[in-house]
Amino acid sequence: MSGRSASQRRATIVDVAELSGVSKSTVANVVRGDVPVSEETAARVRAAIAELGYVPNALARSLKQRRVATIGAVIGDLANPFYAELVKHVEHRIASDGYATIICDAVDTPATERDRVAMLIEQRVAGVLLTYFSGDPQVIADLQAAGIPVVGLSVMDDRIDHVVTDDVRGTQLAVEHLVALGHRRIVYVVGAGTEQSTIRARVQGWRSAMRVRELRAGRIVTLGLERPPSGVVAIELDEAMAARRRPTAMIAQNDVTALELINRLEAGGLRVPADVSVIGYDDIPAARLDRISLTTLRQDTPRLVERAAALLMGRIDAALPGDVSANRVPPQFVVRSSTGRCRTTD
Amino acid sequence: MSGRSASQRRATIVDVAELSGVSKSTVANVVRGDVPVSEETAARVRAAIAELGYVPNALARSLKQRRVATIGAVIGDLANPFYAELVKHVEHRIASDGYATIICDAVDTPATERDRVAMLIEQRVAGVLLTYFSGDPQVIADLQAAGIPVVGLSVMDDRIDHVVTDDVRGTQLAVEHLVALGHRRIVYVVGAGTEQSTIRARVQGWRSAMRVRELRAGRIVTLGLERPPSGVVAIELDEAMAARRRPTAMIAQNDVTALELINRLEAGGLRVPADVSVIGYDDIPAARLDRISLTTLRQDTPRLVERAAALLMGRIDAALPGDVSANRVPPQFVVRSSTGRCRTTD
DNA sequence: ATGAAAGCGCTAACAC
DNA sequence: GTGTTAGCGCTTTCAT
Repeated sequence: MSGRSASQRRATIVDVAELSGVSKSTVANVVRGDVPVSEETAARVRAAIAELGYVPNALARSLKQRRVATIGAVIGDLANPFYAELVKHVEHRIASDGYATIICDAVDTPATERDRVAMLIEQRVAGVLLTYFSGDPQVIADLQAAGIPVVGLSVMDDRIDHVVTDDVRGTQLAVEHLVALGHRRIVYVVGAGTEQSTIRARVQGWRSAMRVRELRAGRIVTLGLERPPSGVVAIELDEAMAARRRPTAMIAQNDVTALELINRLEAGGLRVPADVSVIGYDDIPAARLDRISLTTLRQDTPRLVERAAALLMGRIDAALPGDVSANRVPPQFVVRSSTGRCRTTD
Repeated sequence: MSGRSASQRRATIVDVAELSGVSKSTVANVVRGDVPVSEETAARVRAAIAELGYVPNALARSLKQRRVATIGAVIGDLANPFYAELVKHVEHRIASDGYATIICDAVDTPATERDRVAMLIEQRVAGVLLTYFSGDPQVIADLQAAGIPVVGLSVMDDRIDHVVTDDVRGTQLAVEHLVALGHRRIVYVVGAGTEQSTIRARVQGWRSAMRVRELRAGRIVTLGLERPPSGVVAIELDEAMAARRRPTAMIAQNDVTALELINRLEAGGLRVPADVSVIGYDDIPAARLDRISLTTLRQDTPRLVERAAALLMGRIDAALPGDVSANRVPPQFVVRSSTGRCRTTD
């Protein structure tokens, strides 16, 4: 039972065959159990397997079968609880289908993203779940050229199957809530860890809802960001708050940003929600603490993952029709106490 | 550049060889670049590679070389930010060495733990990082029998290399701090997500420090736990707080538990730290928010991971001496405002 | 019910 | 500098 020394190598199917005096195929049949094998032969084989501690080599099997029991998960940032939980669910779901999950985290630059995806292609993963996507067309092209199914999970892209929360709707709900509380100067705050397609949808929801209410959306506010997201005019938080008529309500890109925002605001002497209301997105565990009590939009993580996984499995088994499938899961608006009536009347 | 249809299959090294009119070995040589190849041949081969979109098959390579570029990470619970961050660092570190990370999360029951580890063995991972371990000797035996190096990362076990935070010391520091603030009734609180060896060390630190100060340690307090950890006499939080002379300070197993604890305490009308002081462990991001401001013991995640990874890599390359290596990284005590002077004088 | 044989796609001697 | 060859450990017809 001790570790095998450097000299001895793992038992292979041949070793088992020799020890039990049968052929490789018979051993294989016993191991998988679909082809019938006489009980006494099977018993001998099983004994040999136990004695040698034989474990089939998944690599060899995959090579032969041309089916790999591994999927890749490209992650935005594991340090963000929303993603961590997403990945957790992914791993569980995928494991229940017999697949292993390879993670690629924080593909911050397009170059690393390509590298990591190249690794997944080399590994010949059966499929890829994209939780983060730079938008680089090459990435999708490479994956598709390799014949690897891809589904966006909380990533929206027309070229691939995807399942996302209805972020446009979600952010519209946030605006409606704030408007109902009397707010008119409602800004949108973008922080670090920006997934392009997600931000885009949320910003769009904010803008459209503001337009409907005939309110000015104005510039996006950034928090701790070196450069604003591409193609967007932005203003830094401090600058925004220094304005004569400063915002009375803020919708943050996600909960992590919202918490950071509240911290900054309060450190600057403002009270939340008395002076400014804040809304997050995701409903991470910390948002639920009484000391935080963040009004936010809850994403239905289990459902997002279930759908994305089902979609991916369908593609892997080639059971699904060819068209790209776009899926939108509704968010749930959770009102807590980081939002309140607008006290400014000007 | 579109996805390859079901009929056509991925290009192999043979396809590249044929198209460029050379042998497989030559293709292999230009791909890896260590054996010299004439420039014109190389150019032809590269052209063929580009045309066919050839990507070497890592499975075939691993099978042949008997070296797999994959490691397994067994995780306690990705939903715990401490573990999520740990895994994030692991993935980065491991990737920089050219390895892919396969995750196995929340191996709650011994049965699943064995299953998941069996999967890792089938995959013939080059090594395993144990971030969670039930203590089941079979798990380690299986891994060792398979010749797979294992290192405990934030998991302490004498049978394997491990690198852990000095939890005994950490918890002692926590007790010292509380004693200095005048506390005498200091309890230890265990919540969900219990990793046995970690809890054990921390409880031990608490007990020993209490003994040194000639204070009674008493029963462990549990929070939202169905059953107390094995071999421990415990009492539920509500019961502990209902006591005549209730605890004035609590040391929680980790930050997640500490946050939950503060929530429960305050929901019950107690103030933190005015009525009861609370100390956590880990220093997760939420602990640093001003609204939380949790006194805690910071674990040096980058260092833990760096050491564990270096150790694992050393074992994989068989470069390290045979003895089990035990590594302890000091925690850093971070005083914030969840702890304060004891107001009770009885 | 069992065995023989032909690969999966690659690497690594070893020849030329 | 380049080609030939023999596997890595497994699955999978196809015989028997």
